[in-house]
Amino acid sequence: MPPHRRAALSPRLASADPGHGVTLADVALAAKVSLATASRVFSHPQLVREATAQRVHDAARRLSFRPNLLGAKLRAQQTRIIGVMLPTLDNAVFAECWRGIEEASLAAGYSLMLVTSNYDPARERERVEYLLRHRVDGLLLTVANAADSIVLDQLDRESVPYVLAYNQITAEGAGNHRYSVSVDNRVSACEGVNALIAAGHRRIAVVSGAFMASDRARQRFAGYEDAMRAHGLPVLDAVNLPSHTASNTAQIRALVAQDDAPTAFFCTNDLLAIGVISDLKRLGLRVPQDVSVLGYDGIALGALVEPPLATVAQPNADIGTQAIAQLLARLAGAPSPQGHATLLPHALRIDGTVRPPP
Amino acid sequence: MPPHRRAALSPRLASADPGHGVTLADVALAAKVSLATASRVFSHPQLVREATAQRVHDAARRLSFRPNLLGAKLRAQQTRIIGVMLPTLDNAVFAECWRGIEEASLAAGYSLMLVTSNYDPARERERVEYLLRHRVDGLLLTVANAADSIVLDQLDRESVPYVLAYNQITAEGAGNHRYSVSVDNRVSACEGVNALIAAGHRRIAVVSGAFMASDRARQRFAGYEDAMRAHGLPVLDAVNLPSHTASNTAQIRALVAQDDAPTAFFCTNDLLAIGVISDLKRLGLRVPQDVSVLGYDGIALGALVEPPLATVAQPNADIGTQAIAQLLARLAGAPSPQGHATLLPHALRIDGTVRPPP
DNA sequence: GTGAAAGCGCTAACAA
DNA sequence: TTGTTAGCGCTTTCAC
Repeated sequence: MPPHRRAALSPRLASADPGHGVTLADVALAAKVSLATASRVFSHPQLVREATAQRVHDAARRLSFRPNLLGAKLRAQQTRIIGVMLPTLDNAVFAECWRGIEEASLAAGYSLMLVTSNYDPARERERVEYLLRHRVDGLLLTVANAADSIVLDQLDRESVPYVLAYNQITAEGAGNHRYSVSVDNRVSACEGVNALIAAGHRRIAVVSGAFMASDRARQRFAGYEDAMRAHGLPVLDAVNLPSHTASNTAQIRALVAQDDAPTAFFCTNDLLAIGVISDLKRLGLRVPQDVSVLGYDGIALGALVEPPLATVAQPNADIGTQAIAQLLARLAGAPSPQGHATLLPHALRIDGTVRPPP
Repeated sequence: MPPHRRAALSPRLASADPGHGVTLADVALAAKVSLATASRVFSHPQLVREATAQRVHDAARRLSFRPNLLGAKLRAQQTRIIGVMLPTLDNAVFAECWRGIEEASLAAGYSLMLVTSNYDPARERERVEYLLRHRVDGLLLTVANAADSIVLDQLDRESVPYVLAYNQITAEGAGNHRYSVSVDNRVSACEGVNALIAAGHRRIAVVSGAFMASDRARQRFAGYEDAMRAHGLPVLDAVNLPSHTASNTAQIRALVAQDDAPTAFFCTNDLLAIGVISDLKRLGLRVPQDVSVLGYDGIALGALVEPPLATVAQPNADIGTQAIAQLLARLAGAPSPQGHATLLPHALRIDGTVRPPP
């Protein structure tokens, strides 16, 4: 009975609301083929004779048929939707990453559902549950702390395929069955600080977002420690700013007011670095003449400001692209059980804001 | 027959893959109620006795039941998904707007599907078709040119509910049946330029992205013209930069090299303004001592740099929130036929980068 | 190469 | 208050 009921409605729909409400059954009827054949024309064209296919296509066009993906998804038991959870889009790092994610996904015929967690583990749980209810086929996510994440544990328990972006799986400890795409945070940070040291800096301070909110920040601090220790230089406590974007002149002032004020600042992300540079300027210090600043991330904006921001650059769009590629590979085929941390190359840009100490 | 088949599988699933593959039928069976009752517990709890509901909830928890939204959506003929199309996330304006969008949508129980068009009308068409196939209930979008948009015409023809963000519907011309949420681009730009004039500037140049790619840019330029004309000042040709982020020192140099070089620059977006400031610095000019720069957008970053960027600020997150609110209202109820342009208040921040001419 | 029919997971009449 | 039943639009065996 289905085909006829709808067919009766078609005339109205075709004029007032083309494409909306027109089902494959309508198309089949108009093309004088069965529903099955009509379906095959779109999903398995090689199974149907050329002339028949043409008739169906014509009918589809005439009726402005638009396939309802919901029906297909429900039937197929796979949605071809990837859930993406990022901390925030306010940091350009993730916005840049999105470009790669969208590009790679749509090219592969996958759709995206985006949510942001704002670095909050509770919200992470909630948002992921939400994506799961939509039956996303897999997830691409950046969590606050990969090594201690309720949400990742849950995903593992449920064997939901996912790939981490930016979070870096480390060999030791739990979770090394996981997949991640990132740079080597510790090594790259160490190289960045080494560059500062090579420029002659001895007292180097670290400014970071809340360590609790980001394992990357902790790994980068570890890289700083490595570099300082290797050169027998004093490891200073990190200045942890609550927000990655707040201007915290007071804390910076306290630092530079010391007898033995740092001559260089390593900031664990570029946004922070830009804020710190402004703070320093407000305190009457010139960057890089009086004090050097090194960021981390390589956001496009850094190259836009003057002097250009020295930074440890990550390939942000690539991280997105690669993470999607990995996820698709897992979705498609052999879900190799032992996980893998993909490390993408970083690049040092020791540009305008770093210079030898005065 | 359905219920029994699945029930046989449950034990395996419950241990290996909780929640995955468990259907409402399984829950109903475990709770010894009918499928309908189980469904009602979640959709219309008031229709079911407390004790029964409890049994169902217990069973659901025991089996780690996770509702499959696909089934519900297909049946309900509405997805509770809103499609969002933004030009790019690389401009913080849209990233900030996303915050408002996500907040408002999730609070109302709607999900989001995001795509970006990169200011390209062809890609706009493609991406929207894509969203439509997902049967999004409505759309929130920013198009390149609202007044001349194939994609908007199509949406109108198909009576798909949508609300524009940032694009500003103007009274005259076609398309005034549409809904938009934005600031008043022309008026606010005029006020911004007025502030420049009030500060003593007479020769004011405009730097903009490609006019073709953004009706906002054109409207803001019109606001500039209004202000200049009203004061009997010369309207200069706009410098149209191909990219909103490229540094175009050459073009800026040509401008400032003139005898009668402008003393102030009005940039139609903040990102551009930051680039222009850097260009000027590279040319040996100090901002704001030698030349003033006024941006447009009010992105958070502008307040972070030193000196803070003078700008015409839009309430970006609010634009997202309000646009979603409007869309939800249309989705819910009376789709008033005559459209409406909601204008949100802008704010002038004549901060650090604007000062009287030297 | 094509058709008939079952059913993906869920909701909403309609009955009881 | 609860159960029975008929689909939502699509894909896919299984026949022919």
